[in-house]
Amino acid sequence: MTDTAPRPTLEAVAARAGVSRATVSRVVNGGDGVRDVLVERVRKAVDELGYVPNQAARSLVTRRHDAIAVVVAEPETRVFADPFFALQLRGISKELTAHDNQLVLLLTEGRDDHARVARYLAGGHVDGALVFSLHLDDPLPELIQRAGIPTVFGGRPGWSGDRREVVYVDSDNRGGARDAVRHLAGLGRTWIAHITGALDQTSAADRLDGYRDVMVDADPRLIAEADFTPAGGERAMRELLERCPDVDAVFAANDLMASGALRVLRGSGRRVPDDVAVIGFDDMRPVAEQTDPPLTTVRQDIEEMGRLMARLLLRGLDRDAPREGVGATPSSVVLPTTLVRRGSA
Amino acid sequence: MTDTAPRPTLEAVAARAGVSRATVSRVVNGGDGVRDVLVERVRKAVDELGYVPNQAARSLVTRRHDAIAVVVAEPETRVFADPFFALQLRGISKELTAHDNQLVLLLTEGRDDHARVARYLAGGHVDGALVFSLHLDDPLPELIQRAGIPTVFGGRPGWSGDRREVVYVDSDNRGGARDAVRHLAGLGRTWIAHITGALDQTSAADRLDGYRDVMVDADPRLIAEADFTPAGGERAMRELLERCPDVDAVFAANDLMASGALRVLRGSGRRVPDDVAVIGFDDMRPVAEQTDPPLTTVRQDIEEMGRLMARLLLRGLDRDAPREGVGATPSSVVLPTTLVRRGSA
DNA sequence: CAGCGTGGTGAGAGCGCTCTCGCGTGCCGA
DNA sequence: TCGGCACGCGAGAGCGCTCTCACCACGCTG
Repeated sequence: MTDTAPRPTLEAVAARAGVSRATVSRVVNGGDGVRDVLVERVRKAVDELGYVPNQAARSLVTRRHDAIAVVVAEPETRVFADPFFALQLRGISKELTAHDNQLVLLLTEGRDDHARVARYLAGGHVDGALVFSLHLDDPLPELIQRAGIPTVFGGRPGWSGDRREVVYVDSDNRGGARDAVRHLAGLGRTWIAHITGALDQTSAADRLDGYRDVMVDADPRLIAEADFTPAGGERAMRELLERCPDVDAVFAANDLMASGALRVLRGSGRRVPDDVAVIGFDDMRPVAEQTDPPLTTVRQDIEEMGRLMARLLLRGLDRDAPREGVGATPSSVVLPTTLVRRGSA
Repeated sequence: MTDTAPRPTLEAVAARAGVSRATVSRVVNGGDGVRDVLVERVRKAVDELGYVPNQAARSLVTRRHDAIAVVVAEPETRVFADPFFALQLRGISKELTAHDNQLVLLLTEGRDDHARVARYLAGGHVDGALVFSLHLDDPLPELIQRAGIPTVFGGRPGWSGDRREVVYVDSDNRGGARDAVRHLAGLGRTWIAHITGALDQTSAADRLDGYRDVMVDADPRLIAEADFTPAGGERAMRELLERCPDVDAVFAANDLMASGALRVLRGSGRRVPDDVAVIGFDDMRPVAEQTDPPLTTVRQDIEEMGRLMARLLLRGLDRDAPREGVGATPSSVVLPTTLVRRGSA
């Protein structure tokens, strides 16, 4: 633990380079409209002095912070038990870094923490926010929307706020679910069950919808509600076996639950995929590849989702983000999913 | 995506409350030495105007940012494949939030990114840094040390820098490994093998040392070097079986590798724990509880490590962090581990 | 009653930067 | 040759805050 030394200011650089503060500022910020000689001289002085601009002073006048908040609103520890969040963060970080933005991480710690986060966001410390709010009844999205700060959501916010346009990035949960169920049907399976995720999350609801799209008049007993956890998957699988012993396929709303289901199936003496085919969702490698048999699942490009969120936000801030042709006002994006065939179906 | 409205300034609040800027400032920052009447009046004005201090302006004069950088230097995606990192982050976040500090996340993106991070840290944007640098040859710790910014490391940095005191928080990797191996020995096992982690990381090296502490004159063939991945664990286990078919216990340096080893053992027709007992390290629940049989492992309190890192750093900054009696200069902490008995040993 | 603290308040000087504005220089066409 | 017009550069005014310092009332002591 060492202490910070006094840092050189613009003034100091200017003095050393024999120019004015303004010129140094110009050079530091791109150097347009300054003769090459001077640019060179200033650069040298900057190097020699080890000058680094004071971001606080800069923000004070520009009202920009080049910082984006990433808000993770998750009451439970669950997000942390899977790499989902970390991968998104990674994508976000890459994109932000590429555009010289910092990432300020805000994790909510329980119920009353929303206010703190909202206050922070409203406080103008950051230029925008990337928000992960997975629950339908979460008050956070609305609070943030009210804070009047540019925001992009991770996953469709299941939230019936006012008509202001909400920008989000999501996977095609419904389509992916359809693909999974169709694949099972294509395998000749007829009793295709579904283990849902926590239905207060849009992803779970959408996957259920996808299942229903294909299984239009499915026996309701084929649907077991769970919560995205392995234990929940086990419980649901047991229920299903009890209710419908003839079940010959299971589509679980995520890999974790699928792994739980697999265990129960094995315990019940069923062979996978011979007796019962199983498909998960997410393609969490550490889980999906390690199950026995390896899990067939629906992959979503999680890192890309993160990257896209950041890109949309920065574009909305109309900064140096890539333009890619069209409109200035970014709109939501739904990324495709792909079915990854492994051993379980 | 909405735009930010013009925010009220100290001046505005002062005008409304009929006092001077200085007084408002005093109230906002604790309100000592101001008559209760005025405090009340100012508070009211603040509320009515929805005043939030401009952090940039404040930092400009105080030279404090109330922000801490968390640097994760991990070339591979590995950190992201496990909840380790996320849990530490959570602990860190809790502690920082409790002391009104923001968390700025810096992820390195490959080799040349160190310079960027070092520059940022040296730039005085944050008050301190929490650094995760897992590799022995990582230049980052030294760069950061040179940046002259208060730093606490996550895990013992395996780095032979100069004699300046380095503060870190680590698990008792060596002790935990000893416990694991002793437990296996206590089970009557004699051919106890070790699957190492990536030995360029201190945690792996320390766990190996712990193994050696107990198995003082172990047959070198009982040690297989791997890399913390499930695939590496599989490979190492195959090697071990080939070299020493009589192996009756395995201590893997983490749960992921243990799960790989488990699979290979099962594939080779061995029963766990009857024929071969297996112990992992980390106690990553999603992995350890889902293996077949559930994994006996060495638990470390990851979230607590994170919390402790933050606490040490804040204390070093000598701010409102808890004092807990003693010295102002914080020193490294090594947290104890505990053996968690499940089915595999 | 003069003198002197003492606690509450306001005035004002910056913190380090950006950005507008205006001035000086060199170069063009008339 | 001279007026104009770029263009390059510097002076200076803030951005919103903190913090020192001087000021003013008190109430106290000598």
